[in-house]
Amino acid sequence: MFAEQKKLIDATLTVGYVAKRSGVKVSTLHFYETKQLIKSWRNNGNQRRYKPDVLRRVAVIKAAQAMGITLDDIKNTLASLPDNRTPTKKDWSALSKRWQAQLDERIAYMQRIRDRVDGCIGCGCLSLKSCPIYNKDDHLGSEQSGAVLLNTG
Amino acid sequence: MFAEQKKLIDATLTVGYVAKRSGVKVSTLHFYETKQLIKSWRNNGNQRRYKPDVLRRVAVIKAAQAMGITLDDIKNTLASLPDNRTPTKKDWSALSKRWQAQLDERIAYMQRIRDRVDGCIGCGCLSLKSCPIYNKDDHLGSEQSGAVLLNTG
DNA sequence: TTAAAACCTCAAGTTATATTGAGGTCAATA
DNA sequence: TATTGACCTCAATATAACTTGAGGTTTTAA
Repeated sequence: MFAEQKKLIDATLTVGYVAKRSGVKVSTLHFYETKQLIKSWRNNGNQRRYKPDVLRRVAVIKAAQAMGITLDDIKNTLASLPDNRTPTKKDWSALSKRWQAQLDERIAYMQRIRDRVDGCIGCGCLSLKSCPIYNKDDHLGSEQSGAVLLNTG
Repeated sequence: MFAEQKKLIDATLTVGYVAKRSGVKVSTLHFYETKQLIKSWRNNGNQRRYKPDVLRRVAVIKAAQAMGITLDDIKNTLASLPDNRTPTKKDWSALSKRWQAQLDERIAYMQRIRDRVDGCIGCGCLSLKSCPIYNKDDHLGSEQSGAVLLNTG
């Protein structure tokens, strides 16, 4: 009955429990750990143990991914959380503010594309590299690709 | 001087010329061909030749990618173009309308996330699978993941 | 005519984000 | 205590969307 976390003292969580509660697979938690997105320590038998706030961390990771933020970026942003103490509501709120700004940028970017796409595909400019749709100048104010990948279903 | 397309009759384009004009690599054109996103025929020496409208096709592919549409989806949508004749402006415009609707959905989805993200990360619900941010019910009206990947820079 | 530039195929490599499986250990319970 | 479920590591596989490289051919141009 690992889902019940019976007989574990001090609210330290097993990997199976965290997986079930956060809705990700055990292998994903292992993976996140190798990527330094989450931390654990080991018990005597070399099994992972987690502090309860790992649940929120995983939830925040998933939320950020839904916003289109890469794991690398998430890692960097999570690094701004306090290391010495359990993050407070205020700490988490600061994170969300940060991502909200990114999200606003992305939305604005998508809207700019939307506003141009009909005229642009309809006209001749798309056959040229000068087309504003994929002109790098308009890419979220950075030299990066600004690439977006979504499943359509 | 392949960029000049000298001595090729009937406006049939070489792969190097298409690459240069469309801003993608030759290898990408090969790749798109294996994915059936573009077509070519061969000359006597087994080299690819293209009709000029391939330039617009490639441009549209790139524009659609910038909108977050996968190559698989792009392929499906491009399949709606006429096979027997060169697509007209109207044909291309119909495509863009289709993608515009998808883009509107995505924007709305991002906005819903944005409106929730602060309250949601700040509160306790994010540690639970019931969090509306990554609740599947809200994912663009499909069972698909709706995953988004963007570079942040 | 011959050298360079462009082209060809096919296999392997790349990055991000995981998942799967093999082979073995640890812990909870009947 | 013995079984079973949970856990461990490490390597391989998966997908999308390409890129790179090796080894060989065709085309262009001096």
